[in-house]
Amino acid sequence: MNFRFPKKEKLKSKKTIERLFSEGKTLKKFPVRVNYIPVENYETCKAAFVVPKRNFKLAVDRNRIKRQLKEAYRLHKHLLNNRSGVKFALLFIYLGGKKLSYQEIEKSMVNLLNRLTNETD
RNA sequence: AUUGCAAGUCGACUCAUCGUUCUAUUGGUGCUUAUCGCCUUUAGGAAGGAAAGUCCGGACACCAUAGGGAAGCAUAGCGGCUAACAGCCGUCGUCCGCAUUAAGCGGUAUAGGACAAGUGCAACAGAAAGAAUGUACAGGUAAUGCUGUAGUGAAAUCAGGUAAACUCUAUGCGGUGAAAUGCCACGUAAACUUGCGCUUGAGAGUUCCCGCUCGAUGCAAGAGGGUAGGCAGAUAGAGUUUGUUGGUAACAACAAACCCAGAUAAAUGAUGAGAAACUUGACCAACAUCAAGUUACAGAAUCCGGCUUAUAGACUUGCAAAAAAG
Repeated sequence: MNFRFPKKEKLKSKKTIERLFSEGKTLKKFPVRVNYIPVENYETCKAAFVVPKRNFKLAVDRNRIKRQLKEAYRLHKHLLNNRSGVKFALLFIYLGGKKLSYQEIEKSMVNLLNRLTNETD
């Protein structure tokens, strides 16, 4: 099982991210929402993580939540390997207004990844 | 040894598992070449005292080798430090506190030039703090606050106070800001519409005027598209530590040793266990033990020097205070 999360699995294209906001489908499981679109020419799924500045004023808090989201994704991304082999661009957005424990974030992440796999099969 | 105040120093440890980024490195691999890319082995580095606020000052880059004037901004005893400053050090004055016959001692206080030009402002008291008005007594006049005294007040047609009031004086300041700037790659388009202009000069040089320079495959606006990737800038520096010398000090000089983040939708972590400190509760004469909780402020973004603000806890030094013991 590959738990690594190198640079090429990070979503960086501004254009793709704008498309995710405008035309991406969404799944929600508090406190996390995911926007996703299938992308044909990707070798792997790519993911980005967002914590709104509106909810968390301090950079330290935003960094910590992003790290926790990243960690949850890294340890559970294998759930996404579906039969069709379609790859996705993913944008995880933290909706909560408070800091939550890692266990709660992990639970939401597993839930989301499972639902995403089922819906796209 | 307790509490309070002030100054300074530090400001998050250990292990396990799974990861991120940079540098070096082992082995492999990729149409061609490769100093390049990818996979991989090992080793090492990886946030702060404020990284914050973006308030000052610089370095650096570009714009006329940055010129004259206006406007604007900043500074304000004196001397020094510094690359520079609105910073720091020293000192004088003022203010506050303590003490004394007096000299003096201390301070986390102090934007501290000019009210000898003009304008403005001023509590209470007072008739009146000035284009106004006139109380009492005395003197004087043709007549009148015309004169003196009293009275109010810090100050009364004699002026004074106030410039973190306008202002004046002296000194300094060109503008922009790492999204600067240079190069490479990709891409379309020297495309379309409208307006202006082509030496009788549109427009640009980032407040305005003058001047100077550039300027025609030009400039401005619109609609619709493309790109938004890489390298340099950019991490060895006004660098850090230690020592010696000079100086009251800020600081400087010299010597030795050291290399200490370099990301870019943004790395430096996540999870678990433990240790430590503190608080509360249980038990207890007390220690110990057990349980629960807390462990701050906060995340580099071109780089330095300051300032300001936030900060749990630990340690050091100084001052003050009460009680107990000796």
